[in-house]
Amino acid sequence: MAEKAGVSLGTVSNAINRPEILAPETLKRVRKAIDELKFIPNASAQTLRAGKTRILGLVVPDISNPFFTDLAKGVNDAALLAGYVVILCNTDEDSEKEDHYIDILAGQNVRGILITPAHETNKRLNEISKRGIGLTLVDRPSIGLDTCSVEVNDAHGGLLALEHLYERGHRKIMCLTGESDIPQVAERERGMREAISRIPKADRPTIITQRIPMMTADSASTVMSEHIAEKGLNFTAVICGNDLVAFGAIRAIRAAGYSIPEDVSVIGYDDIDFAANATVPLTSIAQPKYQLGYAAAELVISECENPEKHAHQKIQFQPHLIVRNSTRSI
Amino acid sequence: MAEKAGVSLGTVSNAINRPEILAPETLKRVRKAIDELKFIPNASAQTLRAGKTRILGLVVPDISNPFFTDLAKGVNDAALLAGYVVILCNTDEDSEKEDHYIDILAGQNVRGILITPAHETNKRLNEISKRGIGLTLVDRPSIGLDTCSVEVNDAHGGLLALEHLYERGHRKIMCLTGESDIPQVAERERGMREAISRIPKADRPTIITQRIPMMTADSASTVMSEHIAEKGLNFTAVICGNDLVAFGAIRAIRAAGYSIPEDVSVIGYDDIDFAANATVPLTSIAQPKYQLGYAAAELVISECENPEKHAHQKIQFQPHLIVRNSTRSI
DNA sequence: CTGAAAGCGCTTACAG
DNA sequence: CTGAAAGCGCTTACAG
Repeated sequence: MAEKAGVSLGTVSNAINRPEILAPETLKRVRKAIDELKFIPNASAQTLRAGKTRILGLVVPDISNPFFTDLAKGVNDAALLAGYVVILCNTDEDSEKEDHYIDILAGQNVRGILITPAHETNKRLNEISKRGIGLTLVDRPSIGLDTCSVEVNDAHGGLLALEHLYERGHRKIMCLTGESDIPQVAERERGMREAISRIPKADRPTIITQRIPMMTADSASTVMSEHIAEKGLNFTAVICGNDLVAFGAIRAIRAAGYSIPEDVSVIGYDDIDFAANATVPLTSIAQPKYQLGYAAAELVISECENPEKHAHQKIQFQPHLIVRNSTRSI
Repeated sequence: MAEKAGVSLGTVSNAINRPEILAPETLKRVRKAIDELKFIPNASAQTLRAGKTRILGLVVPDISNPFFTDLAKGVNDAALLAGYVVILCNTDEDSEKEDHYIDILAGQNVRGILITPAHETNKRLNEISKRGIGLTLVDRPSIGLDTCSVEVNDAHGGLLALEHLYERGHRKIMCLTGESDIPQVAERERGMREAISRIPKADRPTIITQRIPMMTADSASTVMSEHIAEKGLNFTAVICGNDLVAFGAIRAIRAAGYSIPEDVSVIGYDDIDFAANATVPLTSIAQPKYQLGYAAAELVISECENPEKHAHQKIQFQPHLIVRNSTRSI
C-alpha cells in the first residue's frame, strides 16, 4: 500500500483528511505516493468508521420531463461541489415504486433524500427523518411534515401570465390547465384572480377555464380541438398549464385553420429549453428549475452536516415572464 | 443488539444470508428479534467485508438531452429489477469532470459503470476494468477497449433517411450534420453513400454536405440561414444530425419565407418525444433509447455477477424510420 | 448447527 | 509531527 511512502497508514489518512497537521515534507512524499499508486480511499470503510455516507437520493415522478431533468442537474452540481453523489430514482408517479425506492435509499444509508412526492405527501417520509436522514421536499409544499422545502411562487406566475395578456389587449382568455386539486394549478389560478381584481371592473377580462386530464400535448390538443368544434374561437388568448400543453394547443388551433399569434396568442409555463426553439418561439413563464434543484441539495446537505444548527426552512423562488413570438397585442 | 435472541452475531448474519443452514427453531427466534428491533444491516459494513455493492454508475455527457434522459430511464428500470441502484453523473462533455466522477464512482465501490465517454474513449476506463468494476460503453464503439458495448446501427439509419427522400422524388438533398470525426456522423454518411450506390447512376441524387459546429438548434439555424442567403434554396430536402438540428433548420427555412414541407422536406434523427408534438410533426429516424439503456444495464450486471462466465459482447440495435408531416413527395 | 475469531480499509484518540 | 492500536459492523472459514 501507500506505505511505500515510508509512513504509517494512519499518516496517509491524515494526509488526506487533515493535511495541515503533517510536516510539509512528509505530506509531499505521501501525496506523491498517492498519485503514483492512484490510491482511492474505500468509501465503505470510511463510512463504516465515520458513520456517514456522502450519498444523496433524488426521487422524482418523471425524469423525462424537462423540468425534472434540469432540476436533477442542479442537484447533481450542488452535490458534486460538496463531495456528494446522487442516486436517481424515477417513480413514474407510482406510489409503490416510490416507497420501494425510499426503503432502498434508507438501506444504502444515504445521507439525505430530495423528493417530489407523486401524490400528496408520503407517510414513509416521516420515518426517514426519524432515522436521521436529511429530507427536503421539492416543488411541493411541506404539508404536515416538519422538513425543508423549495418551491416556486405559483400564484405570482399566474398573475404574470394574466397581466401580460391583459396589457396586450386580450379580454377573452382561455385557461387550459389541469385539475384544480393539484396545488400548483390552484395557486396559479389564485394568482390570476388576484391580477383580475386589480383591474377596473368594467375592463376585466373573461376567463374560460378548460381542464385537461393530463398535462401533455396530446391531451391539450384533443381538448382544444373539441372546444373549437363546439364553441368556435371564443377567445383571443390561451394561458397553458405548461409548455407541452401550449404546443398541443397550438397544434389544434392551427389544425382548425387559425394562426399563432395572429388569431390567438398562446402563453406556456416552465420555459423548457425547447420553448425558444419551437417553430413559433413560445412566450412562457420561466421557473428556475436548475436553481430549485441546486438549492434543495444545499439544504439537505446543510441539514445533515449540521443537524444541531439546522433550522428547517422553506425557500421560494419567483417565476418570471419570457416574452417571445407566440403572444401579440390586439 | 439482536443477540437478545440468545445467539451470537455470526448466527444473526447467517439467518440473514444463509437461512437454510440454521436450525428452524433458531431461525425463528432470530427473525423475531430482527423484526422487533427493526434491525437493518449496515450496508457499508457488508460492502467492506464482502467487497461488493449493488450500485451502478451512469456517466453521460448531457442529461438534458432527451436521448440520454430516456436512456437513463432504461438503465434505472433494469437496475431496479436486479436490486441495483444507480448514481447519475452528468459530465457536461467535460473530460475532467468525467475523470473526477469515475474516481468518485470507484471510491464508492460501484459494481459497474455505464458510460458514454464525452471524447473518444477515456484512458481511465482501463483502470476501471482492472479494478474489477464492470464496464460497458453506451452508444460508442469500444475502440481498443476490451469491454461490452451497446450501440445503434448508424449506417443503416443514414441509409433509411436517404432512401425515404429518394423514394419521394428528392434529387437535391442537403445533409446538415456535425464534424466527420464523430463516429456516429461518419457512419451515417457511410450509410447514405451505400444507399446512393444502389441507385442507377443517372438517377442519383446530389448531396450537399453542410457541417455545423454543434448539434443544436441555434447552430443549425445560423448555418442554414447563411447557406440560403449565399446560395439560395438549392435543395429540396434536408437530412439533419438530430431532431434539434431539424427544428433549427426549419426555423431558418421559414424565416427565409419558405414552407415545410411544401418547399422543403426535413428529416430529423433520434425521434425525441417532442418530434411528434412539434408544430410540424417531424419525420425522424427513431433510435431505441430506452432499450439501449436497459440492455446496457443488463450487460454490466451480468458481467459483475458472473465474471467468469461472462464474455464481452456488443449489442447493436436497428434504427427505423418514422414518417410524419415534415417530408412529402415532389 | 453454533460460536469464536479474523479481517475488510479506514479514522481517531493517544503515546511517544 | 508520527506511529501503534482500537474499533466501526459485518461475513466467513474454521473448530467444536
